[in-house]
Amino acid sequence: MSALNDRSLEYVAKYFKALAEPMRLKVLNALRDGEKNVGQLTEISGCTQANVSKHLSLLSQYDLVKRESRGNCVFYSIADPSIYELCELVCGQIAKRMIAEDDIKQMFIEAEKLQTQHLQLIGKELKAG
Amino acid sequence: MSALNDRSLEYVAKYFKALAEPMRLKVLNALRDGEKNVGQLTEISGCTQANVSKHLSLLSQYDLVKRESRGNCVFYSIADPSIYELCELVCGQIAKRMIAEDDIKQMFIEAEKLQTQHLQLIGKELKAG
DNA sequence: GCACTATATAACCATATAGTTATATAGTCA
DNA sequence: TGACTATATAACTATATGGTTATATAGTGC
Repeated sequence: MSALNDRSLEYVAKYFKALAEPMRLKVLNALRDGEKNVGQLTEISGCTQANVSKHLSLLSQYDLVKRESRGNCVFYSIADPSIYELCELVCGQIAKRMIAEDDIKQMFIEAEKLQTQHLQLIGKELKAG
Repeated sequence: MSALNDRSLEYVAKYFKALAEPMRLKVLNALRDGEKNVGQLTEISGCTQANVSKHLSLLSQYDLVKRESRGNCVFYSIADPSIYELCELVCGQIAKRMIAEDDIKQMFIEAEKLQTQHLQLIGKELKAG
């Protein structure tokens, strides 16, 4: 990456940007188990057909998906499975972070427990006089 | 990735988004050979110090960089070298595409040459009769 | 040709954000 | 303390884009 000029950086950034959208990731994820047409993807994604088409158009522009029209349907499929490597690398990060978050959450829960015990103790002491 | 719910997809998307910015990639690239302070990164990036700080803040938020203040300088470094794997995967894609683009460009150049030859031929023919 | 279905696109709105300038904050040194 | 340097943040602008609805385009079957 050291030799990347500004134009290349822009290109790399745009590539990441194509993947930086929940809905597009959802679509790509839906294509994991083979090609799907726009109608199917619309149903899976839960948004409008127009929106799915727009996202597919963008993904197509970056050669992330292949487009093939058969009959009056258009089928999309993953153009380059290496994007899943990307996603898995990122997911690895996410997983690590979620574990960390869980640890922190656990700490809070423990802290709350202790505090509750402490408050109960104070309550008893107050009752006792 | 198949088990990713919407919240996770959002998280992954945001992670990609953090990398989807030429200036941030430039900064990360500058940190390849070790930590740098904000002033140095400002100089390298060629934009304002405020802008660099904002980008660093975002990168920091996603744990992409480590922050360490020493004296009245703040040094940033790469928190997780696995981001370079990401970049290399993407760069691999880019490289492929650039080669493809060059091929296409070459085709156009060849086509133009042929056309020029063709036009010259026509010119000769016209002159001849 | 006509109706019907599937996909793409245009026009628009609302929001997010990269960039700027100006200012605040924090550390150093006298 | 006050001057100076380094970094962060606030306020703002301009632009990009995700989402919508409405419409255009293209294929199928009659």
